Amino acid sequence: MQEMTATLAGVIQELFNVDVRAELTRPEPQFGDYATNVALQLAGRLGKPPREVAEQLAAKLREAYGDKAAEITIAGPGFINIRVSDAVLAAAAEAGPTNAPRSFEGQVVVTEYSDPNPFKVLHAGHIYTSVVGAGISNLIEKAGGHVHRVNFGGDVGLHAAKTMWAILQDLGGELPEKLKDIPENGRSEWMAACYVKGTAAYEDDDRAKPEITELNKRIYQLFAENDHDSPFAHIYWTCRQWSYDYFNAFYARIGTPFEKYYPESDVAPLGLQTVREQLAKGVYKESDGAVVFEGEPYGLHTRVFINGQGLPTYEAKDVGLIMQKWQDYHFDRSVVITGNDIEEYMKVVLKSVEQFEPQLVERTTHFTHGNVKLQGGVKMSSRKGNFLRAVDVLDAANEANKEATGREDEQAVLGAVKYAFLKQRIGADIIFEPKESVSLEGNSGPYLQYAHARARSILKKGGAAAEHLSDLDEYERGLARKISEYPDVLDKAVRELLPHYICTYLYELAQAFNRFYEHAQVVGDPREAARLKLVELYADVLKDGLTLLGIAAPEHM
RNA sequence: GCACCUGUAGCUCAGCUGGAUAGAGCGUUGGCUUGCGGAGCCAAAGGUCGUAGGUUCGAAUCCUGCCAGGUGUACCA
Repeated sequence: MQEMTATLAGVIQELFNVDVRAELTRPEPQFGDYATNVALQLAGRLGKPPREVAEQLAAKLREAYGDKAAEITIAGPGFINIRVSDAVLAAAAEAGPTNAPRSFEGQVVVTEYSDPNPFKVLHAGHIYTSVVGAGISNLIEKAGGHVHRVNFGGDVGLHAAKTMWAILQDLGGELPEKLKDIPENGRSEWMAACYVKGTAAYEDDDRAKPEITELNKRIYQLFAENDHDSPFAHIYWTCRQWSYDYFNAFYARIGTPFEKYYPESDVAPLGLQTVREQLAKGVYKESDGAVVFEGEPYGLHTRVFINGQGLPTYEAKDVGLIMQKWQDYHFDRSVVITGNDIEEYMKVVLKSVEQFEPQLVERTTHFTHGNVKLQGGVKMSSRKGNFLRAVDVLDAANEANKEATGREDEQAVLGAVKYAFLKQRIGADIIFEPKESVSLEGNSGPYLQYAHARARSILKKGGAAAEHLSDLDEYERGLARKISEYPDVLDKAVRELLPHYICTYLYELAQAFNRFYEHAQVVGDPREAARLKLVELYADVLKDGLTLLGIAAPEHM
């Protein structure tokens, strides 16, 4: 395709000596294999009718392409449509997944996503952000990047204090031995309930609020004094570990493990120190007893980095995190994936860091996705209780799967849920529809998995596949054409770091295969060897794409 | 108030570096049994692309106003 594009550019240069963007696109199948609209672009510049320009170009292209092009026609207002020879198409299809973009070759990339807080529960949104973050990470890796997947979360902060307050209430005081009474499989739910209780108390109970504020300070002190032995410390560290155990188990289950957790307590001191240093240099300013960064000169707003009690806010911790990541990895790119409610906040943080470490900010990209909402656009809130926990999503999917197939299949369940989240473009809020996300039919994960298993089954039954594709019939050609598009799709997905392009493509690919399957017999047909080769290429591309999405490509289901 | 995001079929979404009759899935209606896995295939119905202008040979796509919804906007994360 690159070669053909170069030829096109050469022909334009020779005929018109004009500089235009000569591009070959993939049109709808009815128009051909490749198309270009350069004649339309040129027409205006040359003052000639588009069709006339197209005629001239087409004539020259027929010479230049020779037998590579089976047919070059002009259609519509002046599109040039090219149908390539079977040999060219076959070669393109055979290039398949080996022809991946290398735009991140040799680069060290840190991706940070998911970011759940210890002492709180994992909700549906965490599955979404984890799956999206993993998808983006995989794309970077596919393009040659050396990716470090990290996870940032608040083991200190007001939310931890709220949960700890309720935990102490529940235990009846600072009595760590009472923790034994919490059943092992109920720990995360118990802590989630404590968070809800603590949050309510902080808002409604005038006596609880100062106690929680005090606990917040005490938690920071645990770290400052490296206290692991006091009864309070014992409770804190135990519950904190319970949270991380719970996170690890969940990430292992959905297949999005992390290389490293950055607990806020780890980066808070560095953040605090950095902000204080830069306060002296005038980057940050004191205001009403707090330390702030004034964003107004940059079209942003002012935010607090160190609060009136001298504790770092999330802002300072994020400053510490950026510095710490740099110390740990000396990354070429740092990609942070979060919800879009944090977008303006992050701009302020990055703008402040830009004042003293501009090269770190230059290498950092903040990707934001929308929030997961329930049907009717209701936003989920762990405070209000109208939310789905992460496990609820998987359980619901599992139930639906069992009902439809009569058995349990974790791979299909994860395939369904992941695909449901990944198929949408990253950016806008997404409506989580339990029924839809669990679907086995149509544009769904299991449809793709099934289409893969079916192809592998054919390959097992058939004999030896041919070395190369040849003399394609109508249905073979349709499938081969779709397979040949894969490198272009990968390229686009990597360029924009948007996994949904892969989803759209894989679904179209599977459709092309199912159409082929309905119409063309493989095993036992005179064309068996050639068709096996085609099925093999298809299954390999599908598997490659599914793997990129973090979805299993099973041999049978 | 200001800033940012979103508005495409009944529902959920693709399409957005401008281009050929605006595409899927679900749902609805109707078809497909001598064959490799029917989690499939084929077809029909369904759209003033929020709205009003502008730029252009050409606008769902770019620009502006308006309407509707969401998010953020100082010591939460």
